[in-house]
Amino acid sequence: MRKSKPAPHTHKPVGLKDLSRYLGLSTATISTVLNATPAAAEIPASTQERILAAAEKFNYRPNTLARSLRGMRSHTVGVLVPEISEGYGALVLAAVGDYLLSKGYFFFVATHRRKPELLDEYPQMLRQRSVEGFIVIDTALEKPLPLPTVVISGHRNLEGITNIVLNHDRAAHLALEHLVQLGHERIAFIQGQPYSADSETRWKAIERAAESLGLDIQEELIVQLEIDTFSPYVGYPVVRRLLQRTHDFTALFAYNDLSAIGALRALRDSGLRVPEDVSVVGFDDINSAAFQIPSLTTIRQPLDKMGAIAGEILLQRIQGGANPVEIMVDPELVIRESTAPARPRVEAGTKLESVESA
Amino acid sequence: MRKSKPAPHTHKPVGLKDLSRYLGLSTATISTVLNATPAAAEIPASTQERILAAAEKFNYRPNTLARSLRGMRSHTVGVLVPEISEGYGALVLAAVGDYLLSKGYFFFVATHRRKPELLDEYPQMLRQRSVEGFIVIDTALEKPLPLPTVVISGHRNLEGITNIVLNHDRAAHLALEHLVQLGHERIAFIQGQPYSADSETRWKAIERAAESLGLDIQEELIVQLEIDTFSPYVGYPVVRRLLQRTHDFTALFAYNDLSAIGALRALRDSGLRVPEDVSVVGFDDINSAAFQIPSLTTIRQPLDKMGAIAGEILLQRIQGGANPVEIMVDPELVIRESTAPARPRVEAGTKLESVESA
DNA sequence: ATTCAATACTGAAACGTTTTTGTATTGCAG
DNA sequence: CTGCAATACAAAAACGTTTCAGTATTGAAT
Repeated sequence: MRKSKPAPHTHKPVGLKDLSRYLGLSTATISTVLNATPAAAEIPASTQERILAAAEKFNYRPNTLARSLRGMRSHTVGVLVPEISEGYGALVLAAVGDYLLSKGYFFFVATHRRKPELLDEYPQMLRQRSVEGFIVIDTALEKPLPLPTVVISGHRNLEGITNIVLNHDRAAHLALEHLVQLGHERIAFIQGQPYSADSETRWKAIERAAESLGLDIQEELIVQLEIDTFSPYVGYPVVRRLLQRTHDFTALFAYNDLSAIGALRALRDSGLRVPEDVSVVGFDDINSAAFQIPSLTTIRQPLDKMGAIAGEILLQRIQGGANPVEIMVDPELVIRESTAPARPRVEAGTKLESVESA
Repeated sequence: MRKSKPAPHTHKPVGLKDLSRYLGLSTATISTVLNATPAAAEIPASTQERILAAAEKFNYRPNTLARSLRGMRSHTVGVLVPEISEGYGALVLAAVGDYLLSKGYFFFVATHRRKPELLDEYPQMLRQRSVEGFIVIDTALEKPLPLPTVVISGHRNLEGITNIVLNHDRAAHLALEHLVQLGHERIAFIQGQPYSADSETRWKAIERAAESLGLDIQEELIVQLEIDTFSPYVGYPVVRRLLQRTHDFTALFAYNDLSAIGALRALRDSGLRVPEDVSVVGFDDINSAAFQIPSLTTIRQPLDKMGAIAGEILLQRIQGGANPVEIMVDPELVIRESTAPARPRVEAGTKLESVESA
């Protein structure tokens, strides 16, 4: 805590004016040449070289603020996200960020923590900072934002925004078909939190898939996530509660991998083996899914692809390009250890009352 | 419904000039009042109220770019991070971000992917964007940056930067002491990747702790992480290799939770049980550590605290405050299921040659 | 000798603020 | 009635660019 050192070597960046003085040319000329605008065609090559050389020599970097203020592009976008977290959000954010940076864009991240007032405030503040557009992740937007916007996993069709969505019908079908093929008939479900962007859509898709597969969804086998955490704990209490009610199911389809991992633990704590007693299917395929014990069968969302597409569409829109309403990406079933053939029906349907039949 | 609205985002924000025209006052007066500068004392209350009311009415928001350009504070910092990822990095980044946003600062995230050229380039680009300082996470900085900088888990003492570091000596001691108390003597170690900021410091601390506990570190029980991934896979191949060489150890101290989780799987795939055959200790206490099966004993780094402190110190430095060289935070041992008493020595020391002694 | 067009630039406005300095008006003392 | 301080504001510069509208110079054509 002792010594406050004098600021280390903080010389002022060289500006257009410095170059102007050095070269004996106006800032206008230098600017046009460095930006290679059409007008630069009128400047002879020799002068252009002189300018380039000087810019190089003094390591000239245009001040982005001034440039943006003047009305040119700010090359900045705002990313709205509930939290920077593990799992889903982080992976999408990473992909978005990588894409944007690769295209020379920088981004602000604003974490609204699902607070409506922040969700109102941040877009305004970002706009004050001249972002050119928004990418919104896992957030139920109420009204359209005042700039080009791409929403990842949003399902409201708001005017002017582009949605990047998973093909949930296909996802649900893949998962349920897999379970049905393994002989599962009594399947428990963990629904997403009410505020999670995918919850409703995903559930509707599951209902449709179940019907098309001739599968009955039992009311008493449905639980819903409640707490807002990025720990697998999110899935633990709800599955414990489910298990207090009944053991009469042979498979569990979780809302996401996080809750599936919590479920794994809850099942184990109740003395059930996965997959021998209960098969578990997750959703997302986060990095650690493959490394659970047992490793998790799951529906993979191509999160990196979704992030990259979101970035791509946004930049395209910013440049005045097309404005698709929705872009759908395909999920993939990844079969691992947590699913196996259903245990025989007799045993399955009677676990609680069958003590004497053992 | 005659909606001939010209796209919702065509709405130009109202500026000082608009207010000026509306109020019949100069922008100078309005600015001083809205910013409540000392000079505003000379403006009568009635005028001030008029101004405030108008600003409210038109929802005036000062343009941050213009303000920053004029020389005031940009209220922006740059965060340098190898990748936005799961685990360590994400948790620290989240904490940093929350702190900064809570103080009215926005931040750019730049992911340098450990490429030297990006690590050179991004600070410059961020500076062009008038960030007021840098927060650097898990990155070995080569030279000091030209602005106030706080490094989380950096260990070079570069001029002018503040390091936030874990007390690695205490961490190593906690882990090894725990294992020694459980009777472990032959302990394997997974060292961090050469480029990971903590690798070297952590290892030195482990050596010191081992010595102070009278523990011998066996060369042949040391492996080092190599690949750069945020999947637990990072730990898998190295532990498989270790197990090809020898089974002659009863505990494993991993570089981080991610590699510990990979190790769990590797051990299992080699037919070893955790913790009965081998105890495993991780590092970091990421969210999923508690939900592994077996749940992971680990050294918790107070990542949220480290992130918040980093933000706090940086803002303090930006405001010209003290410039501490280093701030140390304390780890914590979290005992879970993956550690247990060592299996008896005889068995342990002779696994390979003892086939006939069985 | 004037006009014209091309060449190679320059001047200045503009972006939206903040801030320093200046000034018109008023009230009041002398 | 003059002078002076206080009051309440305004003018303008500045931040670092970009860009539009000029303009000085040259050479050639009329």
